[in-house]
Amino acid sequence: GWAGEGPGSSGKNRRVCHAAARLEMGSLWEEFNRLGTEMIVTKAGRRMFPTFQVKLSGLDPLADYVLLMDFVPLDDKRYRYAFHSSSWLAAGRADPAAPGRVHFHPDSPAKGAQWMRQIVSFDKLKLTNNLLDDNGHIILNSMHRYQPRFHVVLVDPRRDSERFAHQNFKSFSFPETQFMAVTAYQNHRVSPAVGWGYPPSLPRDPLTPLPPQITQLKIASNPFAKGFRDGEPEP
Amino acid sequence: GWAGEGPGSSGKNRRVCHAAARLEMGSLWEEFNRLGTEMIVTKAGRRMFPTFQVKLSGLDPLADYVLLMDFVPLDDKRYRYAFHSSSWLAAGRADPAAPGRVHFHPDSPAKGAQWMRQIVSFDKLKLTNNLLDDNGHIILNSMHRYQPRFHVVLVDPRRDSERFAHQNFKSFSFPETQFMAVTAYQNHRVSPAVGWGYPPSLPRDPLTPLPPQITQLKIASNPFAKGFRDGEPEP
DNA sequence: CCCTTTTCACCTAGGTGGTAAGAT
DNA sequence: ATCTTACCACCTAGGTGAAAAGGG
Repeated sequence: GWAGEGPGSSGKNRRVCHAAARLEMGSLWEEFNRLGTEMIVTKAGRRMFPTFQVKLSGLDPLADYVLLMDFVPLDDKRYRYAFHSSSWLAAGRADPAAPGRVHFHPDSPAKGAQWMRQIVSFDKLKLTNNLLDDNGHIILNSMHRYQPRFHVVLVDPRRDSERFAHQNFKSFSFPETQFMAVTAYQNHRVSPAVGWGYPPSLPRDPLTPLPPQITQLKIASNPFAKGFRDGEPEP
Repeated sequence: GWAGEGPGSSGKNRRVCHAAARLEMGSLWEEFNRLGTEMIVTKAGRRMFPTFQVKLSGLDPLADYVLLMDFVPLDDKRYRYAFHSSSWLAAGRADPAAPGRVHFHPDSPAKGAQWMRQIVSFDKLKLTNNLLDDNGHIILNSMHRYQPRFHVVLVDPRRDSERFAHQNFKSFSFPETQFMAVTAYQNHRVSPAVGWGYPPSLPRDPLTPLPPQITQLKIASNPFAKGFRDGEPEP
């Protein structure tokens, strides 16, 4: 949607105050969000899926901008996945915050006209749980919830532009992109095999389709996971 | 080598006049050059191999530079490959010059420190023979000879910097990188099969190894051509 | 137990020269 | 004849989740 403007649009530089960002693939993000989006984090770094992509408007075509993302904890909790109830439970206070990093869009800096010409995609961004990562990836704590944030920063040619830094950027948060960082998918565990799982679950009506779980939705929508698809649906 | 400075290093901006470029993979380029380098051009665009790569020094670490390449005809001739003598022959005047294009290194602009940190590689550059190409590739005439050229351009923050444009760049030409543009390799035709080729060549001593031809050298040195290698030499 | 790491088969995406057909 | 094009098998490079192994 078009929502997501951060607080404090007042007192902004005129070259950023009209900036607007529309989240691409919004319906896919919402589909994931309904199930509770999970994003894999690995030591080497893992892409996000869906990819964070926006269509920009309202920039000064001739001004230079830097585009970047960061990730803010959604709360101060650590979570665990309750197997039997198929739900997330808070499990104490958050771990010490991971080193705060930002990801600059690799095309930065570029003119407003260039950014607005087509969809801006953050597909090079990778998430890691390695606190000592030196590949410049975004470091997150597994089993914690995060809100991706997107920033448009005007490159201010004036001397002493640091003084005006607070006026020169505009931030966007799309609630439907929030997610749980995990090292392995949790939410895919449905109707565990007989033999463990206590108390035993009631026999499930085999005619009631399971709601598509995170893993199934990733497999169905991420081209790189095509190897795990079953039949051959839509042409 | 370190050679290759273009003419007219005088009157240059002090931030470019000390710039130096060392060609990487020089021995490979020379090996190709001894055989007569050929570069494939296609409608869709083809990479160069070897890739044009340089190590830069002498830049102002804090100044911004744009790096780019272009290709200049080495002469005003069109060539054809003389089958029987395994040699190139001039075959009339050059075709009308192709639209002159330049290829900006995709990391441009960047600070001198960034450019000097590691080897600068132009591996995204593609050559095409399509005069109507709209992918931004370099357009060349097949069967014509070219000299790649490399330019370091200082981004001049001054107003009216166009006035100083001639002072703000420095160019490099490495003679060992010149090549013939072709749509299919010509120089790989050695000792044609019996039946045509006139006059008939003398029987070749089977113990005298053939000099490695362009195709064989490409296959041996380009990782993407590994599928055409014969034995499994060096570990 | 719960979570993380490693390895793997299976994909996407795209860069090779060979080959045969097509164009002039 | 000579040059160009389209297609192909075979690579490199790297993004998937599954499964098994590893660690507290």
